[in-house]
Amino acid sequence: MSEQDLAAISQLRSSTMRLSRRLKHQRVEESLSPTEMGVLGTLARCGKATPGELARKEHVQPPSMTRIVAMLEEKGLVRREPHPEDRRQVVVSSTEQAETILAESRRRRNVWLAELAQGLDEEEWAVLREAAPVLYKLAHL
Amino acid sequence: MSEQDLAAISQLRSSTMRLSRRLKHQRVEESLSPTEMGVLGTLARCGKATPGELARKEHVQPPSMTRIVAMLEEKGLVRREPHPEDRRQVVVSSTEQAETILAESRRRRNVWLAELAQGLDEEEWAVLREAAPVLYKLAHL
DNA sequence: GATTTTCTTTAGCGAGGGTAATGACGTAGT
DNA sequence: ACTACGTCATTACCCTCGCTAAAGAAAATC
Repeated sequence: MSEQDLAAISQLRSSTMRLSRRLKHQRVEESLSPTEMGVLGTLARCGKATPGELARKEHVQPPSMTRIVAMLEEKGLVRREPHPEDRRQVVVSSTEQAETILAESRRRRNVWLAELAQGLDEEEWAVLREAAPVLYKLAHL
Repeated sequence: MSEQDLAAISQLRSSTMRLSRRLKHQRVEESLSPTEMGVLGTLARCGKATPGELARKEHVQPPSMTRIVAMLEEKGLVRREPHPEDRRQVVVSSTEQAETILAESRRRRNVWLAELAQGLDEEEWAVLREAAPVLYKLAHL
C-alpha cells in the first residue's frame, strides 16, 4: 500500500468521523435516539426482524433492544407479533408513521449536507458526486 | 440542484453515517469515550486550550468538559496549568502518553479501513483516493 | 468601589446502554 | 418419551455520560 493510499485512508477516516458527528446534530425527531433511528432504518430496509437480529445489527445487547422496541411500540412506530414457527421469538416491523419520520429525517440531513456542499466549487463537487456510489459500496462491504 | 446531485448527497450521508458507526467500534483504548478521544484530538491539533474552548469545540457543556478533563488528568493524559493572565481560566495540554494513544488509535482504524477497502477494485479505489481530500474539505467547512 | 460578566467547578438528575439472572420455548440425546 | 441443554426475549439492577442549575472566583465595566 503506497504512501498516497495511506494518506487517503487517513483522510477518509477522519472526514467520515467528523461529518457524521455533525450530521448527528441534525435530528428531526428529538425524542428518538440514534440507535432507535437505526432500528427504524434497518426495519425499513429488511421489512421485519426479531429483537435478536436487530440487536446484532445495531451492535447493542439484547436487553437494550427489548427496551428500545418497547419504547418504539409505545410510540406507534413499530409492531410486535408472535413468530409464526417459534413461540420464543417475536417479529418486529415498522409502521407507516415510522416511514414518515424516517423520510423526513433523511430529507433534513440531505438539506443540511447540500448546504454544506455549497462551499465546494464545481470541480470538487464533481469529484464527490462520482465518489458517492463508491463510498456507498465501501460502507456496505 | 439536479436529481443526480440529490442522489449523491443521499449516498454521501448514509455512507458517512454507516462507516462512522463501524469505525467507532475499532477502539484501541476501551476506557476512553469518543468525546474524550475527541478532546485529545483537538489538544493534539491546537496544542493547548481552556476547558471552555474545548467544550465549544466538542459541542459539550462546560460542566461536562470539567469532568472529562479531570478524568483525563487522572489518567495522566492531560495536564492542567493556571492561565498566565487570567486566573479564572485553566490551560489544558496533552501529554506524551496521549499522543501515543492517539497515534495507535488512528493506526488501528486506518488498518481496519484499509482492509475494508481491499473489497474495492482498482478503479473504485482510484476514485476514492481522489475524493479523500475533497471529503476532508467538506467535513471541515 | 460596586455591579455585572465570564470562566470553572460542584450538585443533582435523566437518558441510554451493559451484565446477570429468569422464564418460556425449542432441540438433542438416551 | 423424557431429560438435559441451548436459545430467545425479558426483567432487575448498575454505571457511564451528558445536561441544567447554582455557586464561587476572578476580571471587566460603570
